[in-house]
Amino acid sequence: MASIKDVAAEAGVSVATVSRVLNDHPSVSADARARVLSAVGALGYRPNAVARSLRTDQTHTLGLVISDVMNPYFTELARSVEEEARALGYSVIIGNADERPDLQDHHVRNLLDRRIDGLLVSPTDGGSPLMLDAARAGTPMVFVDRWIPGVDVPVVRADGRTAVRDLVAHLHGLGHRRLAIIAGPAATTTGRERVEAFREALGAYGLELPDAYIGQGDFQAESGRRVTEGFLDLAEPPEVVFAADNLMALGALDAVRARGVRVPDDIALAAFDDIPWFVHTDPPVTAIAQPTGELGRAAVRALVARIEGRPGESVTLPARLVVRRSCGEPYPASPEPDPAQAPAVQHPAKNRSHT
Amino acid sequence: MASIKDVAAEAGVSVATVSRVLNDHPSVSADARARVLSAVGALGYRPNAVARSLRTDQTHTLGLVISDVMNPYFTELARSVEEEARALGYSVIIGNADERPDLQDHHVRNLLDRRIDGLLVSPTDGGSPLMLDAARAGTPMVFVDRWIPGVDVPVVRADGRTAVRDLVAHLHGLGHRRLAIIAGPAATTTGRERVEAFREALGAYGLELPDAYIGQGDFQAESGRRVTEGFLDLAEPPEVVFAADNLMALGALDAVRARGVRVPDDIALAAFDDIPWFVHTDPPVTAIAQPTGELGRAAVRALVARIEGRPGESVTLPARLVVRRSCGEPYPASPEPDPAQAPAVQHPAKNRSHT
DNA sequence: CCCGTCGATGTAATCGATTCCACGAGTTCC
DNA sequence: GGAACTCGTGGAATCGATTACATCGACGGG
Repeated sequence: MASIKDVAAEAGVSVATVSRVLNDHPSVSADARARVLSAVGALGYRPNAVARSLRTDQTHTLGLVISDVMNPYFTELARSVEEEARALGYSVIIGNADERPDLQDHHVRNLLDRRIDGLLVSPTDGGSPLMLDAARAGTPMVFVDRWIPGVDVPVVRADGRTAVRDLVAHLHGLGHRRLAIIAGPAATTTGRERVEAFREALGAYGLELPDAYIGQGDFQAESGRRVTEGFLDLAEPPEVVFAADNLMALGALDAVRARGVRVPDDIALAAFDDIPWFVHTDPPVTAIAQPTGELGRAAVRALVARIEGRPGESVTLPARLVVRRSCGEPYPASPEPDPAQAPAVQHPAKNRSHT
Repeated sequence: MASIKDVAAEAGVSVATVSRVLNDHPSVSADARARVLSAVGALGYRPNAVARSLRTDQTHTLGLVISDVMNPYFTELARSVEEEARALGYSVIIGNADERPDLQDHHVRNLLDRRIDGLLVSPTDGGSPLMLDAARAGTPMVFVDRWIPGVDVPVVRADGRTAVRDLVAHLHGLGHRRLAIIAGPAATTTGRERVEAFREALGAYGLELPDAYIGQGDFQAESGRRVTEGFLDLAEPPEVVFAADNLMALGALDAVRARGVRVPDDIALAAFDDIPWFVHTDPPVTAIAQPTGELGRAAVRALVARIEGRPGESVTLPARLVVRRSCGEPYPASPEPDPAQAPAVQHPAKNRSHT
């Protein structure tokens, strides 16, 4: 592969001049510039990003460590992150932690070794020493979706508290009194917060959240299935199951279908995170939608600000309830409900760029 | 951040010795090794991968350019690619082309600039000059899922021909005679092949595939919706719509739902690519399942073989039909059909590692 | 006419690693 | 006892870029 020396030789100038042309430094003669450009074209030369990074100590690359690529929520997040980063002149390297702290560490270490300019993390646990050290050592970092308390790093996330209250109001209005939740790992903020918000919202209606109605999941489908089976085996099964993410909701659907239980007649189902498929499941699933694209973009902006020496602030955006049929609401006869009716939006797909 | 010089100073040896310890070169005394290791620990030193890559001309990194991250099929592919690559000591950088040739080029260029060791591509088009040049210039490359004819690059893909024949047999057996397809872009091999396989299978039953029943899609949801609306507007609408990928099937579902048309009573639906959600849609969707994980792993093995100077062969694996309810088959009364019955598998989710 | 300034260019140091080569000390073998 | 080897080590070149500094010619002002 041609190097800058080959270009210099071909153009009959020094490597310094070639470099100046490439970085369009002002003091190059029109003649030299033309000769360099034509040599570049003739050789099909492309600057070696590795060498450039070594010299300038900048990779123009962001690392993104997400909890699970197979989760459509994170997939959409990754997409918006890459889009915004590209617009700002950065590339993104994605590391998939698969909800495993050891894998998360592997990717953080790998990204740090590659000297990425900044790190975007959605931590799977309370924070490995590695990540905390990196943050302390001054690696520009931003948490997205989940975060680690007590670390001085901006956080970009959605606040689901209000939406969870709306959900509980909706469920209570439908006459449900025994509500259960499939929680995420206690080591994650979202794992804890969603349970807390749920408990708090129940409290407002004088309802309890007994331990038997808190199933411990891990944000993956299999755990949703397992926990739901446990709920169905109880002497007094819950009337509603609220899954703290969309994959556990998928697992819950697997479980109820395997048992021949009907939704919402026998049991109601709701989920945190809205995805396009929820419109077409049987029945369509009531869910809490996060402004995923906005979160990704805001996170990148905050991170790039940090990298470039500007402040870089935390951002919290509201999530909102999307009511469908899985909790038993009398559904409008027309295929499309009144779009003006709040807080309900029928087709999240319509907000997505490919749709 | 500490460099190899700092470690050398701390340990009282030369940088050469430090490097030898790090790459466990045999000729280092036990004493020197111990001193270096403790210096490494004390300083929290990690070798700079950028500098190392510059010197060794190896990045231990694979580039993966996929057509669309939001497509669960590619998401699963990416996951298995990363897994296998990690097992073989490589990292993966993913570029999402979003079915856009210009974006694909952007990522290929970016990856080449970063001097990745090899490239895994699922081309969105007939092949940009950039990619063809890279292949000719000797960049180790492997095509996965889709490929470009006439280029000397191994191809790892699934053959859907048999499964499509099974599908048409199934549809014909149910009495359907007017079958339509939502095709992918003609610039892609999968876009063309699936139409051809479908036409051929129809031919075996003496059925035609008229132009009006070939809708031009682009593998994204919105095109599936648009094409399906076109089909429904025909004087003689098809009895079956076969979507060439899962996102267009989602779009088709959107369209039929918006019209209040029932599946499978008014129109049947089938899709290429099976995903976990198809089990829970209303109705469950009959689909052709690819051995996605196997494809990803085989592609990585072929690419790494090429990188390391070994042959690296093309691989073709069979896809298979998974019958569900969306085409109108009388569904067994029990929630689970007999698993021995071929060619049908009910829960693709069970084959996925997180389930 | 001479000197200071400016624009264009080249030389060489540098980034952080790897690795070839040379060197000194200790062994082995004749 | 000395030649030939081995082993552990350090010095220095190298990868491909960027950039501070030096140089040189042209030009304008006094």
